[in-house]
Amino acid sequence: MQTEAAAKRNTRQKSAIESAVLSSCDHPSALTVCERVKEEIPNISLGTVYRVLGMLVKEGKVREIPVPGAPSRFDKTTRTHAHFICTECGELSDIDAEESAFIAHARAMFPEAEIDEAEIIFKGLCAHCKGEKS
Amino acid sequence: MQTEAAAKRNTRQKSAIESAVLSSCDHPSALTVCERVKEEIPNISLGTVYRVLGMLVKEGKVREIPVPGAPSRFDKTTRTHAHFICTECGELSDIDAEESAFIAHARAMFPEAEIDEAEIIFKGLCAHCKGEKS
DNA sequence: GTGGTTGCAAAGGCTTTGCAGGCAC
DNA sequence: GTGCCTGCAAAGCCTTTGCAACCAC
Repeated sequence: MQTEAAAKRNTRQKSAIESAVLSSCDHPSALTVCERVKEEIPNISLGTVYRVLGMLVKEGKVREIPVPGAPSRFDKTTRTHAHFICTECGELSDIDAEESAFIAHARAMFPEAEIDEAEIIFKGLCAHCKGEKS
Repeated sequence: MQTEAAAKRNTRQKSAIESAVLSSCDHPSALTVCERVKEEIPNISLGTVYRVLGMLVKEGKVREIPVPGAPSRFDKTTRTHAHFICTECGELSDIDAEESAFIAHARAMFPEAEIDEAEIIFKGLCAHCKGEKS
C-alpha cells in the first residue's frame, strides 16, 4: 500500500516526457518538451505534457522555473539554485548561488513568517548577445 | 524639447492611476488599481490601466513585481528589494534584503554576461496564515 | 473489468492590441 | 486642428480542464 496516492500507472507518454526533461541540458518549456517527445510519439498532446510535468514537479523529480512574461521552463536539477535569463534571446542558465543563504537572510528579516522557498532570477544579456550589441 | 519621447499628455486617467499606485501601502494588481480608480472615474477601462501602468514602469516611477501564476503587482518603491508572498492568502510584503549584494555575487559567478537586474521572491506562510494552520 | 491516462478542443486568466471617437495641447 | 489617449471589445498567450475513448493493471 502506497502512502495515499492512487496507484499511478506507467505509460509510454509519461516515461517519454520524463526522459525528455531528464536528458536535456537546457531548460525546455512545456512546448519544447512536447516537440521533442513528438519525435517518439507523434500525436502526443500539449495538455498531456502539462499534466505529466505537473506530476513530476509534485513528485519532486523536476523543478519548474517560472519566467515572468514567458512560459515556464522545466529543470532536471532539483537542488535549489538561482537562474539567469537573457532578455535578448531568452536563454536560461543556472547560477550556482547559495539560495539557502538568501533564505536564511530573509528568515532573519521576517521571523514571524514561515519562509519555505525562493525564486531568484537574474536578468541581463548573455555573453553571446552582449557581444552582438557592442 | 524632450529627449525624444513624443509629447506625452496629462489626462485625468493618468494622474488618477499614478496617484492610486503611489498612495497605496500594499502592492495592488492592475485589476485592484482599476477598481480603486473607478471610485473617481467610474468608466475607466482595464486596458487603459495596463497601458498607463506600462508607461509608469517604463518611466521608472513604478516597479512591476511579476508573480508566478498570479497577476503582476505594482509597487511604488523603485528601490530594488526582494519580496515575500504568502502562498495561502497571496499577501505580498517587502523584504529589505540587499538585492545588490545578490547581483554582485551573480556577476562574480557569471563574468561573461551582463547582469542588470534581479527578481527575488520568497514564498511561504505569512504570520496570519501560519497561525491559522497550527 | 476498473479507473487512471490520453488526445482533442474548449475554456480560463492575465495582458495586449485594433479601432473609432474624444480630448489635451 | 493634430495626434496622443481612451473605452470597448476582440484577440493573444500560456495553461488548465471536461469528456469520451483508451489502455495499464
